[in-house]
Amino acid sequence: MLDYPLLSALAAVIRTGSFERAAQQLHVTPSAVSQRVKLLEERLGSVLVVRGQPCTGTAAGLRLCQHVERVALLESDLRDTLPGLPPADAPLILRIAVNADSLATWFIAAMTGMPGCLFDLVLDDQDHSAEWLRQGEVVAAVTASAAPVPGCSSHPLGALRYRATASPDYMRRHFPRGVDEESLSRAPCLTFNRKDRLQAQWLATVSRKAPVPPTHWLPASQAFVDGALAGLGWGMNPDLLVAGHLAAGRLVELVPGRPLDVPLFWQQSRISGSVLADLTRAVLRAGRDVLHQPSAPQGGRDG
Amino acid sequence: MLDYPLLSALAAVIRTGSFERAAQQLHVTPSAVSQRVKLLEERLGSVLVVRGQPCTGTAAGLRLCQHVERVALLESDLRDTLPGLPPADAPLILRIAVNADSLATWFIAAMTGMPGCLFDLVLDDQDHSAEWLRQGEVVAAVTASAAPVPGCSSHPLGALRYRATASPDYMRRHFPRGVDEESLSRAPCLTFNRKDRLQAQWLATVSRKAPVPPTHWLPASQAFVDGALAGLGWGMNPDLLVAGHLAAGRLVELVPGRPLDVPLFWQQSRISGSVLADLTRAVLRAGRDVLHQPSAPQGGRDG
DNA sequence: CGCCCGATTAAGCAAAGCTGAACCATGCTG
DNA sequence: CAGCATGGTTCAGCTTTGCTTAATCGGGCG
Repeated sequence: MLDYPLLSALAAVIRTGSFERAAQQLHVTPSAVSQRVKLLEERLGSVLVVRGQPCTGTAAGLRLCQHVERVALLESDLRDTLPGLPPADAPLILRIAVNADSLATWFIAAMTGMPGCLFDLVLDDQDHSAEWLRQGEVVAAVTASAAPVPGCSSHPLGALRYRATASPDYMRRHFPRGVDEESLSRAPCLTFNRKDRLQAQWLATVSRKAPVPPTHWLPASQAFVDGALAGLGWGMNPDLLVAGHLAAGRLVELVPGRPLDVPLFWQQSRISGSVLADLTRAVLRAGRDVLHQPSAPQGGRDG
Repeated sequence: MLDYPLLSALAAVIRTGSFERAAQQLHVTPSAVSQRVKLLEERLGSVLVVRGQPCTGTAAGLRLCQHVERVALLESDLRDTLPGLPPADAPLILRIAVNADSLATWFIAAMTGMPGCLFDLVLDDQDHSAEWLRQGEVVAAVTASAAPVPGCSSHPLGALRYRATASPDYMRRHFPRGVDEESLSRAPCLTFNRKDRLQAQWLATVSRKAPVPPTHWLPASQAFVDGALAGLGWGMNPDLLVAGHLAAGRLVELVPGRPLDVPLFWQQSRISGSVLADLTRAVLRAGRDVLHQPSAPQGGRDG
């Protein structure tokens, strides 16, 4: 059995980024933390923490940190089935990959269903999410692609509804005679990142020639909405983010009543049982409340 | 983080069944073990070990022991990816449910593919195997039924070939005029346990009236063969166990060339990664070498 | 150039936790 | 039924771990 007091110190340092904060998290002096980490490094014969602002883990250090978190997950399971255990010294941290639009719209609601847990969210840029799950770097992920990760269970969440939106002013400037293929190929649009195919997908549903308009790159959900509001271009925005603007007339749909539904999936690693089960339940519940259940074409914006 | 030195002591006691053996496994005196367990019990406010010959765990004690083993599994994974770690103080124990006939024929070979591991085999009497897997009491199981356990991955292993066998003497006594429905319904057969449907299954393939012969109950694989050799009755025996006897004429088939193939499945819980992956690889390899790959009707002898 | 923040080292001390020996319960044997 | 062996527990004493406090180092910034 490994020396867990030592490992906890290491994990706390990497987690908090400093020996001092780690010390106060563990209720000891920074000196003690330093000694623990040093001892661990000496025993293993390799550096585990790169000292700096903030302190960060080496490859070996990160791997050990990951192990500590896995054990913590098992412990939290144990606590659920066995009352009377001493309370966890550090709150449970769930590292989860989320796509940006989910985070911007409904995922916060799901997080409120897990009181007592801390979340370490990772925006799954350029499809690293599957890799992260595979490597065990995250414990679960919500992705717009159904890419199945071995060793994980996948639950459909429902679809996030997107609307092609722009400001009324923008519409007047670029579509004075209505939306047609000609104007669509000239009017600038917004694109989240290189992986974002949403605009192209929507264009394919309204035009058979699939025009390729000039585009801005705006890799943030709210910035995407703001860009549309400012008249920079049109873009596919989550209904949930723009419904108010649409109702108030600050934004309009390029083609009214032509949304695009992107199915989302919850992928959950199977290291541990009941905590993740609770989490999955909370996420599915939150998703059910907000996402559209009928199925739709797949493949979405992952960054 | 829980107190793992204390937990190790508890696990060692339950594992070895005695404070003394636990002590020598942990390289301390029995006194120390006693104190550790006592401290743990005081802290949790409940008895964890029922003292006796052998010492055994209470419900809470077993649950804690299970947790320790899970952590050990995670640690063994860690060791695989991170060289330089101190060697495990206790060898890794894999608790696995196996059906009796697999254990009697091919499973030992699979175990040799995992040097450095210890096995704690559980004969999955009366279909408890699924429940054990579900509860996490075993980490994997080989079963004759394809019953899918949630949270586990199931791999087909191939089929165990059974032959309806009896001694030549027995044949002369009970089937003097050959095997027919009349004689089949009178000749005593062997049955492994109440769950064993193999004899009935085979009878259904050779007779449309499915006779119900009188039966002995013999809940052990080798005893089953011995019973047939002794002329107690006929029974479905694994080809692998009786091939020699058949070749030497000590046993004969009731109906030559009419075997029964029972497909086997390897079910593996997904607590942990690489150790179980190795195990699965070893088991599948051993199975492939010995079991019949073409598919066959399912449902076998589980006890 | 010197100050400040944060990590490290050194010294001393408290206590956790071990050993060894005595003690007790249980079950087996003469 | 006494006597004894086995195995768990208790107690006293000591070792050692690992903490704190305080001094030291080193790098970034005014």
